[in-house]
Amino acid sequence: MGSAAKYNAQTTENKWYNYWMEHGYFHSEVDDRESYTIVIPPPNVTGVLHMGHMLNNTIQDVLIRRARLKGYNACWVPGTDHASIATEAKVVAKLKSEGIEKSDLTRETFLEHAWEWTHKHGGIILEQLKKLGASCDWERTAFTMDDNLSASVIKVFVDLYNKGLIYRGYRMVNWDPEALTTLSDEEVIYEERQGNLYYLNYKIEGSQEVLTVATTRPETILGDTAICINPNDERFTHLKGKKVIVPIANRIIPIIEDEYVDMEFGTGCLKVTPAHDMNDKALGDKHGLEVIDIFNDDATLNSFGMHYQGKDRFVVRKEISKELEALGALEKTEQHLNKVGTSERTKAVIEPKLSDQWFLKMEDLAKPALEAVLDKDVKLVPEKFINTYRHWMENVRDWNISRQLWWGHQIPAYFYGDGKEDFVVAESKEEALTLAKAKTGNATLIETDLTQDPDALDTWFSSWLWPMTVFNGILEPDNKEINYYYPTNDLVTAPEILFFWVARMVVAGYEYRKEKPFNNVYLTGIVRDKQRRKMSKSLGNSPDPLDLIAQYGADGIRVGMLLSSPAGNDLMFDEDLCKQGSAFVNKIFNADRLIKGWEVDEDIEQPEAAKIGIAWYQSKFQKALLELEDHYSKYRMSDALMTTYKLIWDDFCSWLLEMVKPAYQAPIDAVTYAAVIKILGDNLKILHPFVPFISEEIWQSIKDRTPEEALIIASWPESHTIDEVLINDFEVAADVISGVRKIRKEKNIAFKEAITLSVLNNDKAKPTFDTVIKQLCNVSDLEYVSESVDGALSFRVKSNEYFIPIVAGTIDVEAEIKKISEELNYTEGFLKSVQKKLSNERFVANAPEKVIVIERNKQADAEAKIATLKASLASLK
RNA sequence: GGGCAAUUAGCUCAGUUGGUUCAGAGCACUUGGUUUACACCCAAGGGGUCGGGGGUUCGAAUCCCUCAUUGCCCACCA
Repeated sequence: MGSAAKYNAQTTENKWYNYWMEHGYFHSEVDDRESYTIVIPPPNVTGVLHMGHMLNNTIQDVLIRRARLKGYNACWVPGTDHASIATEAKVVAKLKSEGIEKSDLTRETFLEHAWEWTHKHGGIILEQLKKLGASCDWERTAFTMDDNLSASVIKVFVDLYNKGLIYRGYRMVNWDPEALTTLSDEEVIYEERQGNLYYLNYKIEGSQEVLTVATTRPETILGDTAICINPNDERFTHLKGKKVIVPIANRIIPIIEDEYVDMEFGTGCLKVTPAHDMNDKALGDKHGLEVIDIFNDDATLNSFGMHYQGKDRFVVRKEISKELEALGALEKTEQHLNKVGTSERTKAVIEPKLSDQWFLKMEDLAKPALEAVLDKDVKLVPEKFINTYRHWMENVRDWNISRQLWWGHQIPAYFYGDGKEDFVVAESKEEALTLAKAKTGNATLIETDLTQDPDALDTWFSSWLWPMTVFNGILEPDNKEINYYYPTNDLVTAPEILFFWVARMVVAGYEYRKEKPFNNVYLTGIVRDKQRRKMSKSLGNSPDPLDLIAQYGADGIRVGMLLSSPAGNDLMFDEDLCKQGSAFVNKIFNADRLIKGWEVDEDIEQPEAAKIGIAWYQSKFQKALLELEDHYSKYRMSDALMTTYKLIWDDFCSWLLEMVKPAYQAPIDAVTYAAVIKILGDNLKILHPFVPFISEEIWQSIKDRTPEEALIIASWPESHTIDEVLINDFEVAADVISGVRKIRKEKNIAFKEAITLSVLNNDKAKPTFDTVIKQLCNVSDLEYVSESVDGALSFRVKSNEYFIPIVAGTIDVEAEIKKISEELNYTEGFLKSVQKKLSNERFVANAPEKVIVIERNKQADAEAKIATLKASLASLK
C-alpha cells in the first residue's frame, strides 16, 4: 500500500454518471409517492456554463438528490431558453462576419440560419451540466420553442387578448438602436455617466433677448417643439406667450408654462422634445405639441436632422455643439453626471421612441401574486427580497411584450386592410380569417389578405409559463403530470431575475392554474472574484468551469462552491475553496482505504474502546442528522455542508477511526467491523448530495450491489434517540486527551513512548472513556488516586486533575508554578464575576431560574478548580 | 432623491426569542510530528474592546437612537 494513493476523480465521475444514466435513476414518472419537483432556470440555448450556473445548479442538484434519498419522487426538469434578443444578436453577428446583412434576408431564411445556429450550439450547456453531476431528468429536456411550448405561448397570448389584458398602443418605449427593437423597462439598465450640460441660447422672436436653456442632448434641438417655463417663475413672466427661434433649424416654437419645470435646475427653462423623452412626451400631450422624430431606427439622424442626416447621434452631439458655439448659441458647457439607460443585452444607449407596441396590463394580474408572497404562501429565501418584490408588484407597470425581432414566438395578430387598427388575434391564420370575416362582414377575404404582425414576443413571455409548459399544463390543463408535479417545490435562481422571471411566473401560475408555481424560491448570490468583482467573461476573471472540474473533480468543485454560499449573499469565489473541496474528497477516499485494508478476525472480541467509540459516534451522527434537517429546511447549504464536513473529517476520521483502529497489521474484530461498515454507509448517504461521485464509488465498492441498491436511490439514514450523556462524557474525554497531547508536545515525549496517567477524581466522573483515552494517548496505566502526585506534570479538566509522572529533574518547577498561577488567577477572576452576578439582588430576582442554576454551577466548578490548583501549587513549592 | 441590507479573528462567514465559558466555525497563520488511510495528513497553539458614539436593562454582538462606511434595488429632474 503506497502513500501516493490519491483519488482519481476523472474516470470515477464519468463511470458513475454513465451508470446513473443507464439505469434511469434521474427519470421520474407519476406514481404514488409524493413528488418533489424543481424546474431549472433555463439557460440561454446557445450559452456556455459560467460560475453562476455552477453555483445555481450545484444547489439544485443537492436539493434534488437529497429529496430522492428521502423517498420523494424527485423530478428535476432541465431545458433551455431561446433567448430571443441574445441569440438573434449572435446570429446577426455571425451572418455579418460572412458578409450577410439581416436586412437582405427574408424572415424564413433568417430563421433557418437561427435554427442552424441553435442546433449547432444548443445544448452544449446541458452537456456541461452533466459533468457537474446534475441529476436532471434528461428525458424531459424542454426548449421554449418546442412545438407544445410555442403553442402554449400563443394560446396564452390569445387568451389574455380576449380577456382584454393585452392591448396594442402607440407609446413611448425603450428603443435599442443596436438590436433595433424595443425593450421592457426591466431590460434597461441605468448607468451613471459623466456628460455635459449644454447651455443653449434661443432667440426670442421679435426681440434681441435670448433665453438660455440647459440640456444634456443638444442634438435634440432639431426636434424641439416648445420651451417650457414654470408659471411661478418671475424671471420669465415677461416672456409668457412669446415664441423663440430654434437655433440652426430656425423653427419658431412657443413658450409654454407648466409647474412640472424645476425652477432650481439649470436655467429654469426646459426644452421640450416630445419624440425623444418620456417626460417631454407627457408634457407635449398635455399641451398639444407637435412631435418631431429626428432619428432613424439605428439612431442616426433622419431628414429632420438637416445637414446632419445620416450621422450618429453621438457624432452629431459633438458637431452640433461646435456649430452652436460658432453661431454664438452656446452659452457654456458644464460637467454633469447623469443617468443613462442602456440595453441589458447590447449595452447600447437606449433611445426613447414612440411606436406601436403590444402591452400586457399588469395591475390586476399582479394582485394574487403579491398576496402569495406577502402571505408566505410562496416563500422567498432570504426574506429580505420580500420587500423588493412587494415594491415592484405594487408599482408594476404594463409590460411591453413585443420585440422587433424574428427569433422567437411571432405575435399571433393578423392585420387586414391598411389601418394599423384593423387586426384580429387568433391561434392560427385559419381562425384569424374566420374572425376577420365576421368582424368586417366581408366574406370574400382570403388568407393572403391577412398579414401577421412581424414582431416576436419578449423571451420572458414564454419563460413565465415554464413551470406549467414543461408539463404541458397550458395546452392540457388537466393532464396527470401537471396535476402531480405542479406546484413545484423549490426554485433556485439569481436575484437579478426576480422581476424578469420569478414574479411573472407567480403571476402566470395564479392566472392559469389558480395556484403558485413553486413553494420556495431560493435566491443565490452573484459569484464574485476575490476583489469583489462580478465574475464575467468580459472581465476575464472567471475560471472556465470545465477546467476547474478537470482539475479538482466535480465533487471538489461542488464542495468548493458550497463552502461559502449564504443564501442571497454574494459568493466570493476563490480557487482555494476548490482545493479544500478536493482535499475533502481525498480524505473520504482515504478513510475508505483504511477500512478496506483491515482484515477481519471472527474470533477476537470487541475491544472496549471500539465499543464505546461506536456508541458515541452513533449518537453524534444522529445529532448531525437533526442539524442537517434544520439547515436544509432553511436552505443553509453551506451550514449543512459544514455539519457534514466536520462530522466526517473530525468525528469519523479523527476520532472514531482512531478509536477502533486495530494495532499495526493486527486484525479487527467482526462486530466492530460490521458497525464501521454500517456507519460508513450512513455517512455516504448524507455525503451523497454534496459529493455524489465519490460517495457512489465507495458505496459500490463496499459490496456487490444490484442496480436497485445504488446509493443514489438509497434511503436516508433512520433517526434514533441521542445519548446526550455519552456525548458530554466524550467532550470531557476529548479534553483529557488534548491535555495529554499538550504535555507530550511540551515535554517532547514521543507517542511511541507509553506513559501512565493518574486521575484525581473530584468530579466522581464515571470512567466511561478510559479505554479510549488509553488507546489515543498511548497510556499504559490509567489509575485513580486520592491525592496529588508529586513529580508529575498536571492539567485540569472540569474539577478533575490529571497527572503525568515525568523523569525526575525534567520538570521546570518555575514554569509550572507560573502556568498554574496564571490559571488560578484567571479562575479566581472568573469566580469573582460569577459571585458578583449572584450577589446582585436584581439579577437573582429577574433572571430566569435556569440561568441562575447555571451561574451556581459555574460557581461550584470554579471553586473546585481553584482548590485543585492551590493543591498543585502547594505540592510544587 | 427614495428604500433595503450589511459592518464580528488576516479571509469568508455563523451567532435563531437579550442570559449555558457566547465571543464561534472553516480556511489561512505559528510550532511540533516519516504513528504502518491520507503531508490534499496528524497534533498543539496564537489571534477579535463584535464599525464609532450614546441609550434601555440586573445583564447587549443581540433591542433603541445617532454617526460613518459598503453593497443592492427602485426613481423621468432637463
